[in-house]
Amino acid sequence: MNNNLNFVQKLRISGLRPTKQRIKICEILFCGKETFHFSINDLSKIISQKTNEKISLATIYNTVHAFLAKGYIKQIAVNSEQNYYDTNTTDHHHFYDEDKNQLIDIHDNEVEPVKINRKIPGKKIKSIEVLVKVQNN
Amino acid sequence: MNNNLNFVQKLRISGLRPTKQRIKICEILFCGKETFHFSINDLSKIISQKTNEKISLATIYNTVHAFLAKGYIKQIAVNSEQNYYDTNTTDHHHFYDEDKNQLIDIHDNEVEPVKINRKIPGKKIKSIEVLVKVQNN
DNA sequence: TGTGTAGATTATAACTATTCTAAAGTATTA
DNA sequence: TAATACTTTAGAATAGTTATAATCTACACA
Repeated sequence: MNNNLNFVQKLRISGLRPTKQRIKICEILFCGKETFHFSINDLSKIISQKTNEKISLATIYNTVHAFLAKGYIKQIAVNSEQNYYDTNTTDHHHFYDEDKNQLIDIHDNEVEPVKINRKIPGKKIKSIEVLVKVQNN
Repeated sequence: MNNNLNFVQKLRISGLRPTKQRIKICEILFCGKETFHFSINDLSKIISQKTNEKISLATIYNTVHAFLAKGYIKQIAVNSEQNYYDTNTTDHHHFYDEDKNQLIDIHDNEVEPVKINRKIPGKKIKSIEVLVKVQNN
């Protein structure tokens, strides 16, 4: 309830009009206690489960792209057919379970910071992503 | 010249019939001194530049998948629209230049080995991939 | 409180990368 | 050389994503 107001403000502050659809997607992505990973397909399914009114696929894509551009969510490189997104925007890395097609967070205390002893002239580092692929024993 | 014989053997040993198309793709991928990164699209262009006879797209896909399965090449997760492949199959990491859409190898002496202090029950680590995204200053 | 307008949503068409299909071709084995 | 299993190929099919153009809505301003 209170959250809705927060989302309205949050959206407005970042220059996005607080539409019904965007607020609903905010609720789904940011109301839970835990952060999580999702594909467009996942999000689409969750929306149709939790909502009576439908949100069109185009709007889901638009909204996810807008939220990505505004830094509400992060994209994760897994190189499968589907793109994955993460509601946890802090720096962290991932396990990728190739059998379950599932991402698992690696917490800061579970990995040493990655140090790169090289610079590319004229370039700055935007992100360092570690993906640990695991499979059944 | 001599290389062709090697490729015939190499293919045969791994259970792939040494067809004209596969040998040609071997030459393109493995004859140069340096390893390199490519997308299907890149490879397709190189083939049409260096070859008189055309190789169909389906065969290029089939061959790349076969070579991937046999471990001749590696896949790189970059999460762009296109998949990238690497003729360097040793463990190593990458810079990804977001302005040029280009991968650059990170050599072993340029990065500390990544240590993961956590195990996933019933799972073994298949690979650890580090992708350092860089952009213009 | 209306009204104009820029921004948003929508259904659907279009696009692109990839996979499938089934027919024709080729390497291999006996 | 003949039989057969594997390959290649063009083109159709598929799936994820983006573009389009019409309709709708939030919001600034009168």
